Amino acid sequence: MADAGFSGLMVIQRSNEMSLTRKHYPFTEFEARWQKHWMETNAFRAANPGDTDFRPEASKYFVLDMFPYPSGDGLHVGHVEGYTATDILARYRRLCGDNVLHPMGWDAFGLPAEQYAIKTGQHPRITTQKNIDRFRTQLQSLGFSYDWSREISTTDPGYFRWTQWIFLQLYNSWVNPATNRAEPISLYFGNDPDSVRLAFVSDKPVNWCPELGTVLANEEVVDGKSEVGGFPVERRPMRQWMLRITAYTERLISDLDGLDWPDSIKQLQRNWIGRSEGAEVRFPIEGSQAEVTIFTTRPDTLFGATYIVLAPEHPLVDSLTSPEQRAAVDAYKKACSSKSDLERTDLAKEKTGVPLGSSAINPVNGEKIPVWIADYVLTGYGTGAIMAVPAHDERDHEFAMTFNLPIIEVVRAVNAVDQALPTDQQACFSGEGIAINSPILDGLVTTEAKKKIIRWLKEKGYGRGTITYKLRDWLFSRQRYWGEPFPIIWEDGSHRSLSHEELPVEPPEMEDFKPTGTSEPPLSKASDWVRYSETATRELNTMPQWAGSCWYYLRYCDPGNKDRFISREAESYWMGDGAKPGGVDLYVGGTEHAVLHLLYARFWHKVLFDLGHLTTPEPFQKLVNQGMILGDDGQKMSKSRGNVVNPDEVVSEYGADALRLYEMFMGPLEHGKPWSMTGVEGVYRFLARVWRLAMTEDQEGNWGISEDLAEQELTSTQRRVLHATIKKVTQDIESLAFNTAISQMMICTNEFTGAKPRPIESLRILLRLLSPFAPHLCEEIWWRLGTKFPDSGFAGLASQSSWPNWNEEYLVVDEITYAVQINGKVRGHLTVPTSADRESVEKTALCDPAILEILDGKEVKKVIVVPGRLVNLVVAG
RNA sequence: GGCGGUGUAGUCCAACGGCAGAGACAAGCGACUUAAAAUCGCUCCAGUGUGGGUUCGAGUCCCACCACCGCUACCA
Repeated sequence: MADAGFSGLMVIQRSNEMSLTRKHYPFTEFEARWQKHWMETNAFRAANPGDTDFRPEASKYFVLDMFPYPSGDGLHVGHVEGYTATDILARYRRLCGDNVLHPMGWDAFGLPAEQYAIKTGQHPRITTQKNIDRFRTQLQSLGFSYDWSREISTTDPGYFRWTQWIFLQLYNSWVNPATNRAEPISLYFGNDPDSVRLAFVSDKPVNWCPELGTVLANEEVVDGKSEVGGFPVERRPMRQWMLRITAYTERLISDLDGLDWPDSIKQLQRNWIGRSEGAEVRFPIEGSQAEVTIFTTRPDTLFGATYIVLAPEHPLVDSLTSPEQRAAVDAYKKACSSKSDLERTDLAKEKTGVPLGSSAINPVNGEKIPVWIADYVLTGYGTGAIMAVPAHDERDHEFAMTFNLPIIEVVRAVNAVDQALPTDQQACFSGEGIAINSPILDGLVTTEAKKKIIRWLKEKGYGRGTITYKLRDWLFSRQRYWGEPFPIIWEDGSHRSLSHEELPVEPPEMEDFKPTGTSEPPLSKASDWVRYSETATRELNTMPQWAGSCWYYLRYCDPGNKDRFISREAESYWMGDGAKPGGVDLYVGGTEHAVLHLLYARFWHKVLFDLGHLTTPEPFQKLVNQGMILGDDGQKMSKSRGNVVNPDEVVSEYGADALRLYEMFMGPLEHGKPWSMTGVEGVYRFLARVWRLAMTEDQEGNWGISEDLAEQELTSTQRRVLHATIKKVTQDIESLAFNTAISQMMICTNEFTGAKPRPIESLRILLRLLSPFAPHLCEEIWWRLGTKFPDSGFAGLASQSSWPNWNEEYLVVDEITYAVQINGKVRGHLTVPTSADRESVEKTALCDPAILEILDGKEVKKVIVVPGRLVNLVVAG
């Protein structure tokens, strides 16, 4: 108790001290006021085609943030980073005269809300609304220039009605292999439309998470545990909705080329899709009609195959198991199925496996080779079966060594380094080379050998060239309450879609939305809702959280439309006319969505594009990933480490402008950067210096316009610095190099800090340059100057003024100092008129007495003049 | 293991292949002040992770290695 009382006292003393510390500038007096003003005057409203204030001559600029999941923790400094970057761009482009679409919304369906609801008994709608309100308040307290009239939430029936509508577009279409485009299912003339729909039902084994009471997509399972919560996941067969994203693999890869995305993200997507070319080869089974089809990327090594391996779950396992091996095989299968994915993929462990007791015939040479099962072969990839070539595959080699299986070398390395490797059975060479010990391939290089053997296999009917992908179809249903219901009903064991007039399908009001403890979704408990008609029932699954975020950027363009998901006019205006493949001009968000969200959204976009609803084949033209903001210990921010910075606290202590500016000043947007409170104070002091360029404080602590300000001609130095600042800030904003733009504005401020009298022109320019970064401060000074100096160019709002232009002529200086190098080392300096050309600079350098002295008569063999920079004299010895 | 990124003053970070320093933090000194805070001014500090190579010239380009971060992981 004594301790508690003592620390309480300390807190009081500390807060007294803090309240005594005068604010460096009175941000508390105006930040909220301007936020209110912008809001009330709709200052950042974007006009759509057809609106009375629409300016057809203005270019459009669509700058988008990855909308947040409104969690109970509130806004994170990481959100602030990306959102500030886009806000700077939005404000900048607005000042440049563009029609800027800069919207915000909520990705509000999803597991955490539902789990919180289950724990507290509160309906997820209530907590979600509360969280949204908190997020909105926080975002508004940072002065982001969103057009709030376009705010959307994925949980709003007016929104998810169209999410369901898009699902029906998928359900009612297929990809015609002839055109490689999605087409209405009515154009499909086969006899089983359900087998080709882009949304279809599957009974394959899925990732079931008992703790969460739902299935998860492969992508949502990390190390055998759920990505959300980290609970164990097991595989069990269940009837599920799938989306046929695999129909788009080739386009999802090739269309990356036209996008302005970081190469690393493109590469991540390519890797995720995992295209690999190879061949399927059929191995007949000895003494049986059965055959095993394997997939390999190295058909050229077929002569080196010494055994076959099936995944333990392969459907042929039972029929190929001999009676003698039955017990061992069953035991092995059981052991595998009880292992978590994490255990199965643990590379450190020894390879395991069991022979089935039957043999396959290698089609190229008639050799009998044993068939095994082993869990290093995965059931979901390729054909779930491989031919093992231990001489040329690390995994097969390890397995062969463990079980003492034969190893046959069929590729010889051609390069000296690889050839130097020992060629005995201890080594494994998995590179390309020259085929050996392979009658019909001997002497061919790997690429040729592959082509030839594929041709051979095809001719003989033993196989064919094929391409496989790691990407699987997208498991699209969840056993949840808090998600979009499917617009699907079931009757007599078959499914059909609801009509568009029946949308939205709203989730039923339920008291109890807890998981049922079985694989039955919670919606099964809403018996009235479930019964659609006498004979039909509703689909009980809901959509995953990704659904709403797959198309939200489209809805922003036309958020209130009741007739279409987006009007054709709004779509073609905001999403571009097809000159570039992507519609959104700039999309900023974290790398964590590099594959899932971005791949899913691209997929939906392409389907809608194929069906004629959109004008561009890609959603996001330019993508930037902001880096992670770390704690001041350089570690990832986390509650357990106690290094989490709460943006609200920074705002109340230093103001929104300081927080925004600091996060931009920390370093390059894409980099991870550690937090530093003293760094925040640094930019805070900078903002105070800008404030004092215009304002002075009297004895009583009241701020008034500085007496030093005057309509005063700029000195040539001042003019040069000012215009250099316009240039640098403009260019740096365009390239998202905000840290260096701020640095230049600091230089500019320092230049004018000591100036008496201080030309008002400095503020007319600087305030506009700084306003995208620190909008409140600039708006306030702008307004005060406009009041004090009417007709001096401070009319209206700073955020609705115009972006200044620089004049190159003002940037030139009269004289330039060149460095004079001798053999690359700086030995002197030389000042010449700016107008001096290359020859005269060279001549001046060679005549300079100091230089001549250092040269000491040595012969100058070569002179390099870098204009405006240096002269390098190359001398012998 | 694979892919990607980053290594520059005590710290965070700048630098079209061209004199390593834009800015900030921290430190120190000075001015203002009775004093302090705040403010203003000045100063100090690294040869760029290591080793090679290309070049008149390399922090920057190439190769190898090391460290840290992120992603991914038996994908045949």
